[in-house]
Amino acid sequence: MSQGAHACDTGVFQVLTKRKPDLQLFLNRLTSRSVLSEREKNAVLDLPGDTMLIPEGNDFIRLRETVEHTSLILHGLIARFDRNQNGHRQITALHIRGDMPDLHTVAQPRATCALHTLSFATILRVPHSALRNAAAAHPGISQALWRDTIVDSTILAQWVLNVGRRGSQARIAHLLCEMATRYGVCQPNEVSFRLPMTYEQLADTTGLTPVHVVRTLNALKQSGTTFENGMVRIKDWTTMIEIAEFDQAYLQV
Amino acid sequence: MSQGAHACDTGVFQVLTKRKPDLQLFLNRLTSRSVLSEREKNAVLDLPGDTMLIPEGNDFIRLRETVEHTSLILHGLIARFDRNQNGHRQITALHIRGDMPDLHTVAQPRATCALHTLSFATILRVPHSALRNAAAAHPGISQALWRDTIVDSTILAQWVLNVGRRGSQARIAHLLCEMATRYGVCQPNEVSFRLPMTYEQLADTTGLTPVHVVRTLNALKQSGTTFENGMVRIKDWTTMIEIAEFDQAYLQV
DNA sequence: CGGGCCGTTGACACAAATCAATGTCCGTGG
DNA sequence: CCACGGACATTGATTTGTGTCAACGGCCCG
Repeated sequence: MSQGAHACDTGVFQVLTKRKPDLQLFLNRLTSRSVLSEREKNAVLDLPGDTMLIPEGNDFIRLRETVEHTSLILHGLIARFDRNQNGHRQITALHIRGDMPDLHTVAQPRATCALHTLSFATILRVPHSALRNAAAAHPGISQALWRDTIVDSTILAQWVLNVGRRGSQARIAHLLCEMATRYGVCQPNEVSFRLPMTYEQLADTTGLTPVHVVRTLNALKQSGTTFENGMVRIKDWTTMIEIAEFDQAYLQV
Repeated sequence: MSQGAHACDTGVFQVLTKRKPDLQLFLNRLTSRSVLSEREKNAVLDLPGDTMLIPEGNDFIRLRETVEHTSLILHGLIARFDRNQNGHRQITALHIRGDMPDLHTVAQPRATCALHTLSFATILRVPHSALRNAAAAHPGISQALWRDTIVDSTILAQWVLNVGRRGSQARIAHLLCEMATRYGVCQPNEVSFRLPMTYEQLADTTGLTPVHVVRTLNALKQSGTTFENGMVRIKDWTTMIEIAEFDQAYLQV
């Protein structure tokens, strides 16, 4: 992992690694929702890209910045966010391994929201030009990328409903259920997974304040769900789904 | 307009009209953000479709329904919405003339949210198959549709910020500024336009209650903005932008 | 050892929801 | 033509959920 390491600006490191296994992750994501031909699959695996290591707490894409790469998350948790004029932050999306948090910049290179690493992250930066060419040459890839954008946007619509019309318990519970489902760890009984976020970040995601997140999580303990040190433990998935008003259909899994 | 009219289920009427001028509207929308070749432009204008007349207050696409058409709005205002378990409604998008509120169903035919006419509406129903074929044959069209989806999703992200992190005045003001900009009626001085919504619908859009919308609009009157009988009148666009924390960049106009 | 950052708790303030009553408009049916 | 009912607008009184402020404790890291 240390051969050819090369320092960038703010603690971000670029390393040279084999890309194929990394791109396989992306290919799996695409084929889980779309059908690709063999030629198209190979085109995906042949995409160019640089691997970057980014420390926790780094705003590696800033608002209004023009970018020429898309980031494929190989490891870590990343938040897309925006701010209001008081400087209060709202996280508008969470992205995990296999996601492309800034896929939309391919069609709209000026970033309309910023990206922030909630944990240490490894990212494969794929040039826009390569993605655009692959999409132009292969209708299947084009449609797969489009479909990915659509799932993203469906999640956003759910978040609007969540923040706009649910109380604090349902709001946080819904977020936890969504992340459990996206991580693929949910099962009838006990569910647990790492979600490396602070209370403040949870608050910025749900449109609450950190203090109130604490109170709400205390209330959720009554139903057997705990969040401690970035570890979520859901004792009873069924009742949690009920509290959260959660229906996984929108995630297309 | 009455030749060949043909009744459907709930007061929805289908009429046979010339499609080309209608599709020109769609083409204009696409070319305002993307570049298409002459062949691609013609392919758009040659899309098939039925014109439908839909009365006000009609849920013409319901949750979980599987659809095989996409709706191009020729006239009217349409809301995309979802409900929480108390039955409280949250409007997640507003769509105007030239929009395709259910473009995403091309890649994901089972509706993840419902559509409701806020006014009488005219719609051109374009079969998914035709759009898919056009996209597969013409990379430019494919990218234009993708870009349209992305703008939609950018608006959603702004709505999350709006509902999550802004007070009621800024929230409503932001919505009014967004709609003024999308209607293309904003100018330095007085701005006015029709927005055929009730207080309840405004409330469902902003995550507030109808009573509080009334109070908030009363407060906004102090700044010279009124909303009466579906008519928005903004005396001073500059101060309204300030109250709304509005920056039109995200709309890509 | 000391200074942040984060978590935690309590007291209090306030914005928005809820409840309630009344008014207005409009379409419908007697 | 008028009486009626329903949907929407409007206002006031009251409650409540959430925000704000403040203090303290633990923990990590320099």
